[in-house]
Amino acid sequence: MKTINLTTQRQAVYDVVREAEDHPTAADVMNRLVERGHSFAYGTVYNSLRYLTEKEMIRELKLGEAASRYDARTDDHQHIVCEICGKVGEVMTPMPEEWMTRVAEETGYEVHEAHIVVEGVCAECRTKRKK
Amino acid sequence: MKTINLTTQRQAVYDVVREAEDHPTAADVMNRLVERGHSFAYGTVYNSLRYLTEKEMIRELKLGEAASRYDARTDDHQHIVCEICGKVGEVMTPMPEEWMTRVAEETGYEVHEAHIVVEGVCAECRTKRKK
DNA sequence: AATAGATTTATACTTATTCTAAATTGAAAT
DNA sequence: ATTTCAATTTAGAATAAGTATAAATCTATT
Repeated sequence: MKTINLTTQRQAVYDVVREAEDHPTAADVMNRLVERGHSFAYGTVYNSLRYLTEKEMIRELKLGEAASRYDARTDDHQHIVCEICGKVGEVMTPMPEEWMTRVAEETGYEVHEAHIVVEGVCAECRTKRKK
Repeated sequence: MKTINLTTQRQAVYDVVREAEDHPTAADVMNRLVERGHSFAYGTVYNSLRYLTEKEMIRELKLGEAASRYDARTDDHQHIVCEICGKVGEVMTPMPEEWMTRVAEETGYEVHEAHIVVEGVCAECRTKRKK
């Protein structure tokens, strides 16, 4: 049930996401594949990203922009976006378990996970702003 | 600077959102306007929703679906989505200040706010599932 | 080598939203 | 009351992200 079939295309898409320093969108991934000499169909990139997400080799991030971003870190963490330059950072500080429990009590839902997007201003933009 | 110009259209859009029991999308708002006998241009509904959001009379919610939803509650709160039926509930339990502070320390960002979407299963769907 | 299932490709389509240019409205000045 | 000007609305075109489709290709197994 967890057999993974990594075709050339899927492997190449995975490599791009894994080696990215940022959180690329599907379009970013497409561009980087071209830079590396590949030329896959647009749909194949989307299919591969979906496949890799389903196999939990990467994560799909919805940070409130139009396009999803992808992240090769699959351990539990959240994200922070700079309101000025858009830079996305990782947030490793875990959500207190107690908050989740309280939310379950409050809402009557069985709580599975929380997706958090923090907004703020990154160090660089803060420095620039001071001038 | 905070003069608010509520045209007929904007007022009608505001009324729909304010009187909604759920969190309507732009398309939902459009439909409800028609039910009430209005027939505004599609673009006007989007413009009005944007205007009302800018004036902070409503909030735009990005819950990870394709379409934004709108909420007339502008006080600080979060949302929880049922993975099965999609029902959206309000989460009033506040995120501990301490978590925000820790995130600021960790990331070096100046933290403004956190958008949280909790995923889980609502009471109704849980009951149905048991059978 | 033949077959079948999975995958890729190219392209068409869908959905949500924004843009544009012309028409309309409404308030202020004559 | 009429002119004027900016803001707004309208209808429809345009865009962006992603999905669907059908034919072609690849890959593993007989």
